[in-house]
Parts: sequence; structure tokens; C-alpha cells
Amino acid sequence: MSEIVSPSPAPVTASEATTGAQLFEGQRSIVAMRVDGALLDLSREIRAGAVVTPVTIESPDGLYILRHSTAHVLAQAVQSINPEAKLGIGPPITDGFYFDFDVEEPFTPEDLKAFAKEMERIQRAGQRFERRVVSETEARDLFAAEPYKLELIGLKGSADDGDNGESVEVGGGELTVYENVDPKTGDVIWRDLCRGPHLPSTRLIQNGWALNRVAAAYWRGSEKNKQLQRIYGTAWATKDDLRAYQARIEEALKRDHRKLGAELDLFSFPDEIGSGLAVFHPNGGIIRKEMEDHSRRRHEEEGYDFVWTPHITKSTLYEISGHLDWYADGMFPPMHLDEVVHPDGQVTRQGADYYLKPMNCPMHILIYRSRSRSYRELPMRAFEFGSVYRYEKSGVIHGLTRVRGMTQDDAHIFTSQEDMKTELTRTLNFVLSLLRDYGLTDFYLELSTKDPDKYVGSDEVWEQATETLAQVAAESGLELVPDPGGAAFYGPKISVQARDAIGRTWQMSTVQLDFNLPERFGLEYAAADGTRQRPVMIHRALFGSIERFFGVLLEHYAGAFPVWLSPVQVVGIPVAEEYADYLNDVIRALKKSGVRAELDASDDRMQKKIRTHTKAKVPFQLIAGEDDRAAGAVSFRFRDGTQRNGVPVDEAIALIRSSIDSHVLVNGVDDLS
RNA sequence: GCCGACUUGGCGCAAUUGGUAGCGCACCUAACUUGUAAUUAGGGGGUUACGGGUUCAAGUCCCGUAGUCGGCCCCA
Repeated sequence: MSEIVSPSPAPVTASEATTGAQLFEGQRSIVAMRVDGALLDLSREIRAGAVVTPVTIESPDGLYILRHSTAHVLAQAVQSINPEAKLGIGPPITDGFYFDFDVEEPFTPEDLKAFAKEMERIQRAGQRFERRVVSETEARDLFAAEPYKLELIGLKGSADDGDNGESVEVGGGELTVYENVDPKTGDVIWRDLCRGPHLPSTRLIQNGWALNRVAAAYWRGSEKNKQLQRIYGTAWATKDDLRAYQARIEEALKRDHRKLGAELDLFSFPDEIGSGLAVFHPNGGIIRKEMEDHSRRRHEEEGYDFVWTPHITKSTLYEISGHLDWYADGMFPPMHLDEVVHPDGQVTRQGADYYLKPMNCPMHILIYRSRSRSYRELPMRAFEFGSVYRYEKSGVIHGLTRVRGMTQDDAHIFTSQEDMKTELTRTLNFVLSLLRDYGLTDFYLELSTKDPDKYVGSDEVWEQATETLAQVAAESGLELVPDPGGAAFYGPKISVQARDAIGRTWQMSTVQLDFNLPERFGLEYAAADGTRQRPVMIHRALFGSIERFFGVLLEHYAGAFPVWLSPVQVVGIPVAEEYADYLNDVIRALKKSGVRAELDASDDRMQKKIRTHTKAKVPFQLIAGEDDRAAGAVSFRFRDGTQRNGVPVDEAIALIRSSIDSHVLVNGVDDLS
């Protein structure tokens, strides 16, 4: 990020027909323009009277163009070194760009270096980007050797480009080609089918870019298609911006929950158990237990009933629920049990398939259905920390955020249609309030609506459900982002997205309406008028899964948890052995009031102890020597190195106790009130 | 699942062209007892992920399996 924010140039009105290049002549910082909302090359014609907004390179529009143009330079470099490489697509993305190629051999890191070098040469050559509108015939001619481009030309008519980058290649309406032209000779050196716009010259790319990595990617995003080699890069207006970006990446790396989990001895994934299956160590166990205990208390206050269900079930349950139809691929394969086969090969007793449960809802439904229900019992809120198992594909497993075994803080609310909206509102408020207890405060909502290719139930029911959710979302006052087609097959949902300490967003809670399962399981209740009615079901999980939420909090706090969640809350460090007994009395008193406190009586020297416990991110180090003992006091040292010395013991205990109860994050002396 | 890279004591890393495994931290022992981020000395610990193969010789080369990482696809 630039320290100095350059003022955005003001829009100008073209007094006569002209071009952007003429209009902004001599203003090197202007690389493109917006006319009537459209982002255009400076070379484009402007009609008289048009209002033209100049685009500078460091603006969001400018960066988008810069990244796109850098992608072109990369592609040219790749083809200049490897003329056999066939072009895929090469759009700008958040913070950078990528370009896909079909090549015989995958790229190596050495290839990347060579490409980067060639890119620098292309930059220095100052090639012009020239836009040309072509007919389909002409385009087919120009890209006769580029099979993927030909495929895109064929697609041009169909408007459903979606968001997978193809629309960057072929603009709506007309086909355009961008040609890189040698500024001296006027020769066309390279070209790509592209909607644009682009920088006027490769020279404007400067040195704020880098090639990051290679990866495979399916052509047009479908695993049915061939995998191409994708090169990812990043590009910024200046070298400083690039460095700032790289520093941001590094910060995120430092917070990686997998790294912190090992460093702080919180959890691990033993190979012997299996991929995506975590064990929590004692330190992680404390955090997890605190998280769960607090959640249980809040659920109790909120009128939830606690239920327990098994981890495994006969297939019948998921046949009724429909999960086997839709998600069998994501489930662990069944165990076939109880079959008896006569020696002659005849099956004399039919066996049964048992599945590890991938979802808790059908079991909660059976609890509801175990007897007849009255409207007086509704809403019934069944809550469970339910362990579920999903057979995630090996390539997607990722730390605690994508696992094969997890525990959901899952609840299913059975309510009447009339109370549905009240209950949804209440649920959403509860969700947000609980997330705030854990220190997340910055939210927005996402409303996922029907996927027309993957749903059950009638359209009216979906509409009604969606409408209700939209209303509840609007009433929350939070920002609402639509997610068309993102719903599960059985109902629309609202998900709560939280921003963490370094601005990344995580999908947290979901509140999901379900008109389908009550139908499938034939759920009913007796209404006030004596008729039998069908309840509506709300699925909701606040953490998503405890494992995932744990990972998110770990990254959010970079391992420095609020006091109530810290595995060790206080470590006592005597200045010399002589003061150990005195300090140990303080530690004992703390333990007595429920504080996780320890005395470091090892024979390390004091400075070493401070270092050790600071690295372990213990919130309070209590130090005592002669001065403190004489005064009946202790001295605080905090994570950031700040101190508060000579605090009377009673006061110290009270301060620590209250910092736990109030869930505050204490990193320095100023955080302790 | 697909593509690529990687896998050396608990953690982070090292081992010239294949010649038979080292360092730091952590751990253990001893001495030292010092007011805010590393006291000193000694010691233990690895059949180099696993299984094959090539070779006089494999951590180094080849094949397979598992796991991890980065993407793609997927995410009830």
C-alpha cells in the first residue's frame, strides 16, 4: 500500500471528438479511462461532450489493467521461450493474475525464472498494446494455431460466461484482439484474443510484479477437461507496493494455524490415524473445552435442549433423508454387517449397511419424532456437539479448516410456520452475539439461494423461505451479499462471514431453512385447533465445526488468545530461588480462584524464563523478588513486554480474575483495567 | 480425485560429482541463583516416511505406497 495517496484526477468533459491519449497527453500516471461507465484504452475514440474519468495505475481499475497486461507479457514470454505452449486464459485476479498454458512438460521453478527474465526484456522494449476489432473469420484465422482460443471464439455467442475468467478473453458483442507492437518497427510481435483494456505500453508495468507459483488447473474449470499449467503472479504499481503485499503474505504465514498448532503444542494430525483427523493435545484441549463450555452455557440460557446421538447409523436413515442420493460420494463407504451366508452360498439373513454419520440432522429428527408433539412444545431446539465424518477428497484436506472428522456445534430447531420468522431473527441475533463473545466483531451476511440444478421441494416453498431469510437479514442491519445458486439442495441459507484481525474473511455460522426433511420424515405437531401441522426446520451451526472455528480463532489471535482461552493464564517467575516460595503462595491462591497458573521453578535464569513464556504467549507473567516480597506485591509482565510493577497480591488476583471473566484480550499493560 | 513439489532425531535446517549422517533449539544431568526475551559444561536421541530396485557402495539414482504443501475440482 502506498503511503502517499495520490489524489484521484477529476473527470473531464471532452469538448470535441478526441481520444484518451490526446486528452491526457503528457500525464504519464493516467493509463486508461472510464467513459459512460466502461473501462477503455486511452487510444479509444471519445465523442464530443463525453465525460471522461481518467484511471491512474494505482487505482483499483488501474491495478486491474496492470495485472491483466502483466499476464499478457507473461504469456508472450512463455511463448517466446516455448513456442509450443498453447494459450489458455489469463485474467487478473485479486492481488495479481494468472495465465494458463497447455504444454507437454509441466513448468519448473527454473522455467519461471527464465520467463521472468524474458518478461523484463519485453517490458524494457516498451511494446504498445494495440486493440483491434476482428470478425469471427478473421479471429479464427489469427488463432488457427491456438485451439483453446478457437474454442472461446466459438463460445462467444453464448452469454453464460460466468465468472471463471473467460469473459476477460472475449468481450460481449464483438471480438477484439490485443496486439503487442514493437514501437520502432511497428511489427506485431504477439497477440491474444482479449477484451482489454490494457496499458498503453509494457514499459508502464515497472518493477512491482513477481511470478509466484505454478499449479495445474482444469480448462474452463471442469474436471472433465484437460488440466493446463497455470502460472500465478502478482503485480502492483510500485516495488514498494509489491513489498507491502509480500509482507502481508508473510504475516498470514506466521499466523498459519497449522504452524502455530505445532509450535504451541495444541493439536496434531498423526499419520497413523489418517488424513484429516486431528487429535487435540492438552493445551489445545483447554482452549477447546473453554470454547465448548461457554457455548453450552449460552445455549442453555437461550432455551436449547441438549441431545446426544451416535456416530454411526444404518443406511436407512440416510435413504429417508436423501443424503445417500445426493452426497454418497462425500461419505465414508459403508460397513456391511450382520449378513449370514449359508455354506451353499445362499444369504439366509439380510445384512445392513452402516455409515459413519456425515450430518446430525436426521438423528435429531428422530428425537423429535419419537413421540407426538404439541404446538406448546415449539419451537423445540435440539443442540449437540455432534461428531461427523465426511470423506473429503485427499487433495482438499487442509489443517483444521477442511477435515474428515469434525464436531459441529449443531442444532435443529423445529418450529411452526407462523413462528418461523421470529425464530430465525432470534437465531441470527444469538449467533452474532455468541461470535462476539469469542472476539469476532466484524461481520457480513451472505444469502445463498436455490441452485436450479440441484434442489428438492416446490418452488413456492423455496420462494417463501428465501423471502423470510432475506427479511431477517435486512433487519439485522448487516451488509448482505447475495450468493445465487449457493444453497444446499434442501433449503436456502444465511451464512455469517467474519473478518479477522488481518482483514481476511471466513465463513462462520450458517442458518439454514429446511422444508424438505420434515416432509421426508413426515414430521407433525398438533396445532391449537387440533389439526396436524408440519413443522419447519432450521439447521444452524455457529462455529461451523469446532475444529475449524478453533483454527480461525488461532489465526485471528495469532496464537495470543484472550485470557479466558489461554491454556496457561499465569506463570510465576521468581527473580531468584529464594522468592519461589513467596510466589508459589500467590500461584496457589490464583489456582484456588480457578486460574490456570503455574510456577516456573526450573533452574533456568529469569531472563530465559521470560523468553520461554513470552514465546508460549502466556498473557500474564508474575515476577517477584525482594522488592515485591517486602511489599506483599507482584510485578506483571505482559506479552508485548510492558510491565506493571508492585501490584498488591489481592489486587493482582482480582485483576486476573476479572480479565478472565470479561473475556478481554490482554497483550499489554494498557489492556488491563 | 487430478497436476506439481516436498518428506533427514520432538521442531527448524545441513550433508561436494552416489563413499556410509551433522548443526541449532528442545530434552536429560551437573554447577550457578542473577529484577524483565537465550548462564556454562557434559549427555542421550536418527535402520534419512514406508516398500522394492540399480550399484562394490544410496539420504543422494529409478519404481511403487503413504503423508504434507501449493493449486484445480469439490465443500450437505
